[in-house]
Amino acid sequence: MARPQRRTVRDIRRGNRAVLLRALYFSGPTSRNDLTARTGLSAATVSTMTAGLLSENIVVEAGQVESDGGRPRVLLRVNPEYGFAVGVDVAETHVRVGLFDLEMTERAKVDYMLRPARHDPELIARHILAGVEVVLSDAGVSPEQVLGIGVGVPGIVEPGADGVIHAKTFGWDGVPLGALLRRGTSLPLYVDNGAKTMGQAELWFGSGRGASDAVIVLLGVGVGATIVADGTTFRGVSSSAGEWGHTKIVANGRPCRCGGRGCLEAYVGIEAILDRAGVTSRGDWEDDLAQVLASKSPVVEETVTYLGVGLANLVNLVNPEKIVIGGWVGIQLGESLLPGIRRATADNSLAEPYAATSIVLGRLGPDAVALGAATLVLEEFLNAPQVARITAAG
Amino acid sequence: MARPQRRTVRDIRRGNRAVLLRALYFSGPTSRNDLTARTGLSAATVSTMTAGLLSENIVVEAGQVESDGGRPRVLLRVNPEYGFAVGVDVAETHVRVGLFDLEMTERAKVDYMLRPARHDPELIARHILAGVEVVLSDAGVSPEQVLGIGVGVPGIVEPGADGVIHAKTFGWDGVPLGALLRRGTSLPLYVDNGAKTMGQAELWFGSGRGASDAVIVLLGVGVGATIVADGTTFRGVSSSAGEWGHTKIVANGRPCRCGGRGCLEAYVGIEAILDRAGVTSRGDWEDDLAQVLASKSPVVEETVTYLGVGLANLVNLVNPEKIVIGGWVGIQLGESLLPGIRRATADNSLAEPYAATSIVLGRLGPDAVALGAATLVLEEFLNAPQVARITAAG
DNA sequence: GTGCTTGTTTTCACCTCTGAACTAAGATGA
DNA sequence: TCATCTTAGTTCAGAGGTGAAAACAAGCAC
Repeated sequence: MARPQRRTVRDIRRGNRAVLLRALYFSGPTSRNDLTARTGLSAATVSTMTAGLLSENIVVEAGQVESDGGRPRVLLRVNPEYGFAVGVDVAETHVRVGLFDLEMTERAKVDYMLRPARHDPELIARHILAGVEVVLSDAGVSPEQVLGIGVGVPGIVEPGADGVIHAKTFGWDGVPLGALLRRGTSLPLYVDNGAKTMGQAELWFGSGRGASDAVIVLLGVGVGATIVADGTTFRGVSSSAGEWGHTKIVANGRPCRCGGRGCLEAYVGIEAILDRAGVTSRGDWEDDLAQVLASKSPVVEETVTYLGVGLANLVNLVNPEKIVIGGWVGIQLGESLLPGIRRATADNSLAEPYAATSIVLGRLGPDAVALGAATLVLEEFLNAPQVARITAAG
Repeated sequence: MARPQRRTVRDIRRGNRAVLLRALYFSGPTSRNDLTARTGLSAATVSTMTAGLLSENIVVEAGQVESDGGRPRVLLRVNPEYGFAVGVDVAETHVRVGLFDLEMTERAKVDYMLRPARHDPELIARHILAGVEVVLSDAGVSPEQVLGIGVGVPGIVEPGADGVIHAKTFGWDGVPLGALLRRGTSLPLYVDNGAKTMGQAELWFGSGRGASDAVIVLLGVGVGATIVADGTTFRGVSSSAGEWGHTKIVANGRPCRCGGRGCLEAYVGIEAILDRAGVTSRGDWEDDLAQVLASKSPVVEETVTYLGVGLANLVNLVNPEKIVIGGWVGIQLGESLLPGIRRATADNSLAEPYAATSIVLGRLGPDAVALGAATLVLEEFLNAPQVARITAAG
């Protein structure tokens, strides 16, 4: 209700600059002329604004295109080397640090394995800080060129500067990872839930591209979702929105590791699938899952049904344009079972919203979490490039 | 992703005017001085802007307040008689038309009973149009003073000017109610789902007041929800978001009138409750429900549990600040069972999001749907008062 | 009446956008 | 070769908006 804040004449410029930069970023190399059409701004404004961006080296020229008998268009694009973003994926078994340029091309990366159940926050913070140094020196990038560090973690991240995390399965309850990292770097930090960073990645660069109302679900050890409403990730009041894995699909059903019963995760999480199929894992879950899928076990069919119910609830409640299934379990299931998943979803949702939704597989693979984390930095950059620069320098 | 549109210097004015008007509307009578603090605008801007609003008679003076030894403050408020809004509630058993002033005080109303299963769209359109004439003449208001007509209907309303409705339980599939009404009036029309208009009413004037992330659930014959994200009602891509009643809480459970199985509505909708309690209704559902509640039937306890599961799924997925329970069934259940409902919700949701949510009863009663429908008009007015005026005159 | 306090209006400098005129750069054809 | 046409991009004057500060208004205290 509150929301619309006052605007001063300066905000216009900032806003329009962001609009222009976004258009430039997502429309690849394009001409000023084209930008006037895309943004709705006048040619005059585009001209002065691009002149500014060019002089700041945020935007560079990228060749020409002849036009029908007239002056050729000069193509412009965002300078991919204007700055870099670090993306970090903190997962159950590893910490991965990647360095990306502004086009989100990975320039360097490094992995640190974690012993299971060895999730000391200090250790992880040290890994991250060390990782940042490693990727920077590997890629020959200096810290001043880095616009920020994005970190994707499991669990719920409190809003606020300290990046306080609650992750039951990780043994973390109130760990201020942001504050820990702050002690070792002065770069801007962005900490967010890993399912959300993955969602962001698929939304911007993967299968969700262009959708403004979408849900990106992550099926892995845990089960989560990113709900995108009107182009922005929906976070809720304490930033935990999208905890799809622990929504109930069978009142009073199977017990779940969260302590509840009948959670979706207790049916379609990897542990639940293997458990229901009677497989005692020898450590390689991917292999185990492949085996279950290859068998004609009725568990497969059931899993599809349960997943369909979970997706159908999203269809009814969120009415998205697109549902993207990601996470390694999701991809592995989807590769062979997508038609069945679609059918099960249709069977359990209302006709109108189902008809408006397309269900597709994610296409960014396992690095999506780190990429999405870096995208948090990119997002900030596109919104206010100059400000990001200043903060990074400070 | 697209979202931020270009801004011109004119948008600033419109936007700031809306900010000012909203502040004035929701802060009751207040002074210019106070408005500068509330809106963040400069005193100069507030002064010129209020001068304009005063001269247009949108805002009027409302007395003075002395200040500590200085010049007294002149209080301002929105002129409640600047214009009026019509709100219509189209329900299973009746069509209700109400006339509201800008303070949302009901000035006149009229009811038309509907024979069950007599839902001819033409008839309903005639009722609405006749109702508008009746309330206007009853209140002595001329059509030029009316800013618009809001209509709340069951089912899914397609986005678009024709107000096309799909309401299975109503026997409507693709009824262009907006277009039917357009033939009989030139006033601006706003058609929306009734659960959403009720939600809007509770959000603006009822128990949800002030919340920016909230869910307002409606329990009645049907079961629905309004999801409010960041102050605005979330609609999804085809405007059907919030179909909570047909989300599944028991995979493969009780059959539902929607054709599916295990829907929430098949457990906590009034028909389901009575059916599960073995009551064969003699027509007065409210009485029947009271009887079930008075009995010590285990159905009551079960209903609370199922409702708790449904609410918990919202808590996990949406992470709202507040959940408002409305609709006559919701109120009747909540009056005696709210603590149990809270407990059942807590049992089925994650601790962090549950802790951030308060669950309360709606307080606007059965007229909330019509009030909310009128609020659609108010919302438009607050966003762009002058434009609404012009349209209304056209 | 004079000073003090607080609320409201006016003045003025500064910003941003746009439309229109203007410049740039190539194609075309006599 | 050069005038003409076409399309791209730049410059400039003007409209409209904001905020800071000064001016004005209206009470109170002495």
